[in-house]
Amino acid sequence: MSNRSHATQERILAAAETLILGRGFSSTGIDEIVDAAAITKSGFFYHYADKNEMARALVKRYLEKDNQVFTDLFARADSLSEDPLQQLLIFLHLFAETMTRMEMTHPGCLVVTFTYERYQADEQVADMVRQGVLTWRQLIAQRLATIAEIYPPRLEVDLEELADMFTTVVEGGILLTRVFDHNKHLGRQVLLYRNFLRMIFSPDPSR
Amino acid sequence: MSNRSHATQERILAAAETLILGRGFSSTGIDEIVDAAAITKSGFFYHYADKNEMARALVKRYLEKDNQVFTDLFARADSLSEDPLQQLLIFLHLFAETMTRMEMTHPGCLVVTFTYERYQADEQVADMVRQGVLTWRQLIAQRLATIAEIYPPRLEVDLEELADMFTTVVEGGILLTRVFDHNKHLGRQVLLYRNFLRMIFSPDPSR
DNA sequence: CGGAAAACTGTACCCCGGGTGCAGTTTCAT
DNA sequence: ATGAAACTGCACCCGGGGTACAGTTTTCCG
Repeated sequence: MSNRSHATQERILAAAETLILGRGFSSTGIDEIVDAAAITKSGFFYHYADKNEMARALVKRYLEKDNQVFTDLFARADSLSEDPLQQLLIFLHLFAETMTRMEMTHPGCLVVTFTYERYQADEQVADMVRQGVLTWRQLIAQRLATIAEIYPPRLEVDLEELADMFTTVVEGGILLTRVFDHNKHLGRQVLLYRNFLRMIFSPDPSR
Repeated sequence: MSNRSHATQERILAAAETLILGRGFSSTGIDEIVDAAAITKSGFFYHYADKNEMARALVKRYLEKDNQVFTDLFARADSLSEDPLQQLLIFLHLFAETMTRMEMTHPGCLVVTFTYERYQADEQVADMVRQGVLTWRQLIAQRLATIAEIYPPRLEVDLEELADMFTTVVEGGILLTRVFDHNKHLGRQVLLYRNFLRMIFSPDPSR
């Protein structure tokens, strides 16, 4: 386990992530990245064959981090209630909180960036992004299916579409946050989505 | 009204739009654009001082076209019913149809592209995009306000957030369409949003 | 401690895309 | 027909991605 090497790669990826989230992938130069990471251009190409290979490592790292966040929040939510519907509602609450906080310190989303900028350029990155989105979607879809068995939906609604809407709301919310200066959008949109779920599944619409 | 010039500019913008929607702004070369538009590089710089000036013209054109589509659909919806709620529901139906069709022939959305790629690079483009999004949002927000006066919402829901969600669903839906190959997402998400509106406002949830 | 491998640095260079400069040519309107 | 507007052609500069490779430092291990 070469530790010096790992630390350097981590510095490169961390620097690249910040810059790319801010300026986009194509607009971010390797020179900027190596400056921010305090290494040399040669050092960069010692670790990665080209910019795209770094992009792949970056997206991989990002999705792993993101997955960890998801898993942790679900675990916390599950520990707070036995009821599947409540668990999902709590999760969405925690998720809205977390995303709002993250948007303040670390605005943007690599998935959205690469989706929109790199889709055709590097098929490997595209595949990883696709897989990442599918994973998020599936986590919600499974929960929705479990819930629907216990609480029959009050509206003929396609659960698959409802799961898709989670992704839609998150990615769209990030876009809105970016277009306007305030960071409240993402969290609020998630909570609005949560209200819809409550309205659809809850047997008692008053609470 | 120099007509030859106008036709050339239109050819440039049309070519640029297709290429940029496909590959992103930074990744699209001026050389590609002038090839696709069948002019020379000199010709390009005769019309536009630089790539950013063309981007501004492009976004302007795009927003005008988009606005026209919105206006037309609202007019058609308004002609089919007297009731504000019905008008909005019909509009969303037409909108979902139109967007699905447009995603097939002309996939992507310049607003999303520029939002994610150019936000900091050219402040003018950023402003135009922001204004464009605000316009869409406001059209829906006005309708929602009118509807809420007649049909008190069945859920304490913030109408502003509900208007934001329209943008969220549209932009997020375009992202989903892009991540996965099929083009049904955008239209379906809009229809799902429409169902939520019907559930919130309609006095009779059965129909 | 010594030495070889791994992890870098430095420098010089190539290519390509954005962009400039400007002289020459076509097209159009009066 | 003529002058302005709408282009073309060509030669060139600069900055960023990327290569090549020799030299230097750090680490690890016997």
